[in-house]
Amino acid sequence: MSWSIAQVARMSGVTARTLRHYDDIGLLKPDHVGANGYRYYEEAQLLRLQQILVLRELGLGLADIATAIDSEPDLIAALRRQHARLIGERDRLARVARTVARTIADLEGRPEVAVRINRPENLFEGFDSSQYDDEARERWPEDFERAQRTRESMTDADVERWQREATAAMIRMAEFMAAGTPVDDPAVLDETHQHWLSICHWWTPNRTAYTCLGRMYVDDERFKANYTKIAEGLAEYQAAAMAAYAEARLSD
Amino acid sequence: MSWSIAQVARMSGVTARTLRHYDDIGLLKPDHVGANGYRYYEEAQLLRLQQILVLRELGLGLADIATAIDSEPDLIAALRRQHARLIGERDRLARVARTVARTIADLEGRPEVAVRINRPENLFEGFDSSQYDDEARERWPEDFERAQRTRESMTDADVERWQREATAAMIRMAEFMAAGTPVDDPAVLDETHQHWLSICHWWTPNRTAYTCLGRMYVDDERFKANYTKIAEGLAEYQAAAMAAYAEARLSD
DNA sequence: GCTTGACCTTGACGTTACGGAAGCTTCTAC
DNA sequence: GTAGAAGCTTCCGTAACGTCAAGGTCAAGC
Repeated sequence: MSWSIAQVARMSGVTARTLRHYDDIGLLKPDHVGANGYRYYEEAQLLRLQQILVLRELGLGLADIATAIDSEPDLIAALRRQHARLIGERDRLARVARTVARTIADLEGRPEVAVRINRPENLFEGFDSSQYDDEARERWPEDFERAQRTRESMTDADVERWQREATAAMIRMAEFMAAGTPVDDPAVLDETHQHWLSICHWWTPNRTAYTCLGRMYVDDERFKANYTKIAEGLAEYQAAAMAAYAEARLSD
Repeated sequence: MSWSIAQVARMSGVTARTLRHYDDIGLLKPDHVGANGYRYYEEAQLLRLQQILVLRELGLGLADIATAIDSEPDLIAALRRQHARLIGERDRLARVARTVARTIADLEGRPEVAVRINRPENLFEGFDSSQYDDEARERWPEDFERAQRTRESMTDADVERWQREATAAMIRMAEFMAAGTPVDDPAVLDETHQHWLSICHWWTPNRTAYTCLGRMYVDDERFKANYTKIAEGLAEYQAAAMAAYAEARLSD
């Protein structure tokens, strides 16, 4: 069984151009080329492509991928180098981001608000969400059912991932707050949109409900405490952002 | 007073090639061009160049710089966009780095050691280093004098910056630990070299002294507690890294 | 047998922000 | 007068493709 370039492209999600490029640089040669010049790929090439795509996801360059994939022992070394590069680059971006935030504050003549941000890996670690079950079942019976089913469909790893992402989102929001970004700034609206989507994972709040949810983050001490663990005033900022988002993008 | 391209290059730290490039794309035109084709710059151009370099430091593209610099009101908007891009990119790199770490663990068949890492902005905030003064004066009288003078020469902002960087370095080290990187891996040696340099800011430990300092991070409860705030086992890892570095790169 | 449209090919240019080199002209100092 | 430093333009290269352009191939329907 052999596949044409477009078929492989559809199966793997890369473009035909990319496959030709990989052929050009010798990273992934087709199994054979027809008399008409067409490239034909076999399963072996698909497997190799999979490896390539995994390593590409990890940020390796195509040259590194080629050497790593063709000489297995180098792979771990290459990944370690890449890991070091990644965290170095991440820290550089973090520093630059802070400088940009300070510069914005300067330009606006705003006093430098030194917001202290804590960055836990996973704020919800060991968090027992069932403590809210009775209350939620009572207040929103239908939504509770849906949410319950969603929760049941998640593995531990899914939960872990979701918690990490939620924590990271809270931290990003704290950074917008620290940078003095108004809650109706497009960037904050986008970030809040992500938050709305993550809520939609469980239920779909309309304008009123979403605004209300934001208020709850402030009014309910348990929620507020979680936000405050990241940064002082974050619950209020988050609530304001949600209100602004609901106003701008949600309908009743 | 006009300056030639090489003079401007020396004054500003960019290359002449870069200045020609900025001329080509219209970002920074010389004040005038001589009959011989030479570019001559005046103070106005130097000021503009300074602005360009600041914005370039902040990660803006040259096109963005051009529009931002020529229409002041756009500047803050451009910076806000850039800030959002930066933290988005930073988070993406953080996610990829975690995946790489997991992949390495997989490939090595190592059990997934879930190290929890805390990432405070500044671990030493409100830290009173003078609590160690008496002890240090007693144990290393000469070095203490030098360190004291160094400390006096630093402004509050310097201290703040140093503390942030020290915290970030501890977090990076925790990540190497979480990734299972051996302490004698080149990346860890490099990171430890940075630590050694930061220590050299105050005094210059030789092989024995540096190894000893590492042991103190583990043995002295107060030091160890600080490392443990970032991650469990970090003090031991840091000490081992310092011993490996001393062994490999320092002499007695 | 012809047309149509989907699919394939190679080749070349554009992207970012310059680095580097070739080949030539100009300035400056001795 | 000449050497060497400095200047100029022009072109190629970078990473990983995207995006035409111009043309050949294939399968299906009429």
